[in-house]
Amino acid sequence: MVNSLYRENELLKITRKVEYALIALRHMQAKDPKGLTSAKEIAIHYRIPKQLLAKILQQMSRDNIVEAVQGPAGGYRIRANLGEISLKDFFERLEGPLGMMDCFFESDCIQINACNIRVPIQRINDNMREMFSKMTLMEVTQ
Amino acid sequence: MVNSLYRENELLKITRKVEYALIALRHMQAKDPKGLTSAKEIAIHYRIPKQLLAKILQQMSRDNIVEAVQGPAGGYRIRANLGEISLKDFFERLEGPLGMMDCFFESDCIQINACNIRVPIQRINDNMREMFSKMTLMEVTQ
DNA sequence: AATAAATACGATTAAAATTGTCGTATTTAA
DNA sequence: TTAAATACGACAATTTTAATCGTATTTATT
Ligand code: FES
Ligand code: FES
Repeated sequence: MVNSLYRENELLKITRKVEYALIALRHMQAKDPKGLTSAKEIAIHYRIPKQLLAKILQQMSRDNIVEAVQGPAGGYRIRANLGEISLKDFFERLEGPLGMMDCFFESDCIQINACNIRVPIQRINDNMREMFSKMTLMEVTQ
Repeated sequence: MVNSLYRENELLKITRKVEYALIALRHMQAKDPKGLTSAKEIAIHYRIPKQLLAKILQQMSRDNIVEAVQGPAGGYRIRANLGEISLKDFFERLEGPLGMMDCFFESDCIQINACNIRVPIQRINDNMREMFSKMTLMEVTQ
């Protein structure tokens, strides 16, 4: 990590992207799991920038977490079984690999051999991943 | 978080600051737990910007994790019992409160009442904090 | 006493990452 | 045909992180 030009992952990169995604999923689930909800409705209700939220829903649509219906009266509905998606998978789909430092995913660190904390950090990462593997999206959205 | 003007905490904010701190601690511990090590030595060995590393060591000195000795032939040595400092405490001392989203530490979110994911996120945070409470600095540096 | 090598630290700049917006295309119900 | 919704790449603004600068202080050595 010391010499990577940019970093892709911190220990766990939870950003508004994930936050907005969770808010949207929970809203859809609480409201009407089978009916459609527009990005606009959620954006207004939670004061989230609409275009940004739409993009996130679109990404979840590509990931088959939600289903999109176009046209007026269109919107999104939950497609996946949220109890079967671990938070680890969810975070990784939205944000990329979960882990503390670049060097475990990007191997362009020029001092990867000199580094003295690779192994211990690896252990922390394993713990983190294990923890989020045990929790499902359902636990957050229900 | 939606409406905070800036964010202080992500789920876990592990940055180069923490990385450099861990590298330095481990180096000191492996080399000579009682002798002094200069910031320069560590900076050169791991190719870390010297001034930046020095600042981090200075902060750890204020936090009584290391002890600083000034003057030529000065440097730092580990002061605390690393087995008694949890990673949670360590991360929080260096980076501030550990937690997923601002709203639990900063209460200036204007939609804190409308928000539908506060409680579940709180649960995730608790899990995270618990996990890092159980690990000590020693486990990373030895 | 002078020097040099180290820590101490606030201020500033540079770089990177995140967040948000714009413009345009496509779909489809009314 | 129109309007309201999704789709999405490109761009701009903001925020955060990383690094540097400048100066002061301490102290071993000469
Ligand atoms: S700095 Fe690259 S492996 Fe640790
Ligand atoms: S958006 Fe502020 S509490 Fe959730």
